[in-house]
Amino acid sequence: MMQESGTETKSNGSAIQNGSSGSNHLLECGSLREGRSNGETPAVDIGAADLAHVQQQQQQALQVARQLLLQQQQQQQQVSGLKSPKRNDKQPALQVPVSVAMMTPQVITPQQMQQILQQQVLSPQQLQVLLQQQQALMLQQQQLQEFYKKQQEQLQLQLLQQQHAGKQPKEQQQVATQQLAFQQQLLQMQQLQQQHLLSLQRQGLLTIQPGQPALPLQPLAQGMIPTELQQLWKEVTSAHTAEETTGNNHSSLDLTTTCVSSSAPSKTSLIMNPHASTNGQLSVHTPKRESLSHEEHPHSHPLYGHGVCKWPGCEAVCEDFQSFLKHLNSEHALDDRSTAQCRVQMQVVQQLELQLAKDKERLQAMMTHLHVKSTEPKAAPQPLNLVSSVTLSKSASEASPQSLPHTPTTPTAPLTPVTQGPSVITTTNMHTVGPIRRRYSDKYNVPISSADIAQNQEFYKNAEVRPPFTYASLIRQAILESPEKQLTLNEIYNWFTRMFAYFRRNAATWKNAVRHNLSLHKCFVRVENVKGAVWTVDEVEFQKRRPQKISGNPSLIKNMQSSHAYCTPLNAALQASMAENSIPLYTTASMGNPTLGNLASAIREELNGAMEHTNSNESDSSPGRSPMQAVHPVHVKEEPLDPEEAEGPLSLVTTANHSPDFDHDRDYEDEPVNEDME
DNA sequence: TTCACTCTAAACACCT
DNA sequence: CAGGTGTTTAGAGTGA
Repeated sequence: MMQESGTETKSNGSAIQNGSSGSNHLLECGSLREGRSNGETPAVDIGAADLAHVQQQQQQALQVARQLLLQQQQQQQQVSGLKSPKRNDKQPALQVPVSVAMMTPQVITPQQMQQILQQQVLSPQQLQVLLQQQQALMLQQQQLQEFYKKQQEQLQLQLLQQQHAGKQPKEQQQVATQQLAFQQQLLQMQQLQQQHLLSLQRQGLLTIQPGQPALPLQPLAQGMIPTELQQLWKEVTSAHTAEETTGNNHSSLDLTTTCVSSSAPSKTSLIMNPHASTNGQLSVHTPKRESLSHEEHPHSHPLYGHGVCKWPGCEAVCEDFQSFLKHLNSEHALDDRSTAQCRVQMQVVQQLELQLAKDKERLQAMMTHLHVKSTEPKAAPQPLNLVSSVTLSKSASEASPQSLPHTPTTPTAPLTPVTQGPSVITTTNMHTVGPIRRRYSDKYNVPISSADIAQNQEFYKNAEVRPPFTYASLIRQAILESPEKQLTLNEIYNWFTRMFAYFRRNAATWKNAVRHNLSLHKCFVRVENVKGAVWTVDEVEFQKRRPQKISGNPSLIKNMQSSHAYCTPLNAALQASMAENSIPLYTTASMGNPTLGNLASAIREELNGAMEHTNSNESDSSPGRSPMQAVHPVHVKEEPLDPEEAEGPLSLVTTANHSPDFDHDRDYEDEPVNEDME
């Protein structure tokens, strides 16, 4: 792992420089270093894994770049009548192996993302995957740019040499001319990219016009041959002749070029503009073939495509645009349901944005870290700027209990140069605070569910986010998860550190809390064993602890059973987030259901009806909750959630989740490390 | 305001 | 003696 990250440093150099914008994100670097300073810190493994992933992606990005260049040249030759594929073979500079298959899984188009969104089955994991893929796309873009630059430099160099040499062998001259053409293409591509960027910006970055293949990247990546692409391109462009003036430029170019140019901006719009989706119905929202349907009705509508109403969960077939409008006005008029769905969609978007922001920061931190590492190899593991947590004394952290947004370091650590909505609380804010002492009730009000953790198992595993569960619940979970339903204290410790990144630091604190809970709660029974003592759970006693819980929200149960229609399309995580009080239901449901999939589906199913309540309940159930919390479910992750409610699902999660990611025996010692790898 | 609950911190005892 | 384990107490925050 470390070796990989080490080697990667070199290969990453260009991308890093491109991406980091020369800014030194001390905090992030410091955090990273802090994490590395401790050799046993699991975050190192995580980081290395991520780095390896990035490395892989970059390699693939290079391949993509080569592939694009190659295809572009082929296209150019076809267009210009130079039908001589042989030339490609003879061009040493462009003779690159193409591995389309390899890049296929790495590339995800906005359309794919949109489709997933529309299906409303996005789990947090999926979101993470998507975001990672988006990161890969960013890297690819950077690599492309870098590659272009290099190619240009190389070409210029060679041209100069050839000019000076005067006499060149025929073949070299031929190559030179080709390279010239190639250079022109490169320039053209860059211009195109800029134009496309501009056009997208003019459009508010929101609506990726159907005619603009933000999409072609996918078919391209899937190995579609240039002619097919051309055909598709014609198909698309013909449908949108008047789409935009710049379209002329596009059409004059080969498809691959357009692919490159369009894909990049589309990514940019998605990533660089977190508000894009907010404004507009999920900008990335243009299903692959939607463009064709748009042809029939000049009034493109984000909620209409493929002759189907794209209102979340609707999918009603509308033959034409007029009928769609009728349908829209009749079925999705301003009522409670629509409002609720709209609200949900807002949260979906915001969660996506937050996730995106997080991953962007992570990427930035990684790149910054690698950059620093490569340029300052001797950099001590000493924290560069650990204002935040590392150096944060306990008293300090205690002094600011609870404050959710915890933004002490934010102003000084604008990790990503990318614009972010002011309302977006970055992970930096979340995790640089050190041990956040949260006060919360596990009875209500926490808009995050065990379902969420179930689907965020990886999240909690890798992100230094405090799990929204009480110690008692976690301990119980750990014990129940064990084969014999009993664990030694040390095994419980290990479970904590293995399952939650949060518990990989401040060990003294939480271990003490664990011991305290074990002793305090009757539900934990100490059993003398041959090799010492083990702890078991008295389930009856545990359930006894807070009997008022479920009964406290009978309406929830009713609602959950009654209304299914509302949130069918909801993102699972959001559903979970919005399920809030209904979580206890899952406790029983999840008990015997060890698989994550079952859990997720069961939860989703049950939660489908929760939204109505949630929405109607949101105002009254969140008197103590800040608007931010209500609006940004993600934030909730930072806040501990209802402990007991979480129990059921959590058990499922962990059970399904037996991942050996972390060394079981690894000893996560006390270390005020602020691993901001999250 | 009170109560119940949780978290954190700390002191202490016991054991290995 | 050091460190781990287990118990207990105290203080503080939160929501009902």
